[in-house]
Amino acid sequence: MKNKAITSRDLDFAKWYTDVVKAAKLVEYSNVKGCMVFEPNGYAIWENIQTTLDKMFKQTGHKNVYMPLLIPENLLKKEAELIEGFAPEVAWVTIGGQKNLEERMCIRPTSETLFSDYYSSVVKSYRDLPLKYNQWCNVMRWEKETRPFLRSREFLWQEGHTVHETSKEAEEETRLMLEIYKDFFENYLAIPVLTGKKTEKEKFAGAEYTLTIEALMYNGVSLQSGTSHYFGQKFSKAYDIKFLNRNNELEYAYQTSWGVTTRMIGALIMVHSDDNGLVLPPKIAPTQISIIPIGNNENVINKANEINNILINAGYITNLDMSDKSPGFKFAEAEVNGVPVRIELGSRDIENNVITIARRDTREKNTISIDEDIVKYINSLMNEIQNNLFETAKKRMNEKTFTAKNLDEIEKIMNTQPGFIKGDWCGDENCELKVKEIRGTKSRCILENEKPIYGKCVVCEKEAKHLVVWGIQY
RNA sequence: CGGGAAAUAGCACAACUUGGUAGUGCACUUGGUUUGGGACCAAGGGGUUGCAGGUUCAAAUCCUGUUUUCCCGACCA
Repeated sequence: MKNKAITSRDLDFAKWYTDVVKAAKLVEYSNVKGCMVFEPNGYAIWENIQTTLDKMFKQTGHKNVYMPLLIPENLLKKEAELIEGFAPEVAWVTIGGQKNLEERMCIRPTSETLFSDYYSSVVKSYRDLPLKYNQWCNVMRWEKETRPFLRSREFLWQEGHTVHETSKEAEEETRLMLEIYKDFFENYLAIPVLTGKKTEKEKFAGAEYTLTIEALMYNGVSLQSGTSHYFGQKFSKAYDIKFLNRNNELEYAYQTSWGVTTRMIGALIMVHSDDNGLVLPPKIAPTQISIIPIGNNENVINKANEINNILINAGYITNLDMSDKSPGFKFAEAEVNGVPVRIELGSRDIENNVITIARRDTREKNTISIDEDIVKYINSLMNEIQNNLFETAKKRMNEKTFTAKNLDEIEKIMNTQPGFIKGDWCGDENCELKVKEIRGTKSRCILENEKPIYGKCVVCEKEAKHLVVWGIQY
């Protein structure tokens, strides 16, 4: 029953992950470490993510722009914390044949500098504000260890960069984008997330603060899945973004930035997929329905075509598989590709006046009468699958969310079944480092709406300031 | 970046120890028979053995370097 090309998820999670990536033909490795070829199946998922998010951005007043790929060194270095944070992983470019290069350039690791430089020349007055721009692009960070989607050297993302008249408005924007990410993860990707604030140690270099969404993978490892940063005036001071305010005074502008990446595809795999391959939520699956005629009986082919047309007209992306493969092969292929619903149609069905419908998430098969309203049935089945994936992931996240009073308890949990651990924290970075000694457990985020449970830091036992979620990260 | 493993046809492997110019299964192509969980028969096509040097009459095989992948750490998204 199990897919032969895929290592069991419970046996070796890391191997299972790369097996699924390969078996579902999402990417192919290239000759450059950490740079991958997105194959049609993989790129289609990204396109669907883009389409949905892009609409959400535009509905909240954002516009798309495009910035250059290259950043001159002096521009990058204007914001000290940013360059310090990114220095080890910046990819510098040498232009062939060019001698006495006055200045090096790098491939963008992120575009705060480019946006800020641009904003400094176009922002004059409060009447110009706010500017709410986003760009879809690639960035490059020279990582040492790479894994498809989770950590690659070149990756695709969107980065939103906004400029505001007041700190209040900029902070509202930071919150709004975090909520949009949460909405997208939960209602489209069917992945439940925790939201909170990063500690000083974990925040984005150059930000006043960073808000984050954190998801929990099947194996209990957490994944930082999206971040929204409030910059205050840090970048506007470094890049001289000044405007005349309503009192006719020059003031530095307030900025935000926010982004999500192709890493989300990795999250989709590690949250929903199984030993038979990819499992995709209907709202994001490139192919939503696979129709598989069994045998080449004329009535079967005609009926399959008829059903296909009905579903296409109802707005579904279908794949009518007329290839000469055996039915078993087609079933397995639809499964490994994560197609949410599969319709099987053979002469036996025609004789009995039924249609066989299989769902990918539970792998259950059902028959419905040929007279039944198939669109109505599929609509409700798709909803059910979408909900089931979310509820299953949510249940797992809840089961793997623990509380700990001290380091011993954290260690015990992380050594038996890793997950999210809620634990009090005094706010001292040294205590954070102490927790990290346990299998690399880091602070995921500070829960802003919850108070410390016991009142004492899990490390030093001094008075706790925050309730923090701790976890092992990808 | 440190420690370990690997790289031979699209994939999984064999041949390497003991140097003599590469083979099997699946996949692919063509024809036919099939079709309810990865079909069968027949005939075909495809590899300067990751790349670059070295040793040798001769290198997939021995030596050196390098690149990529995987695992464990450290670092980081």
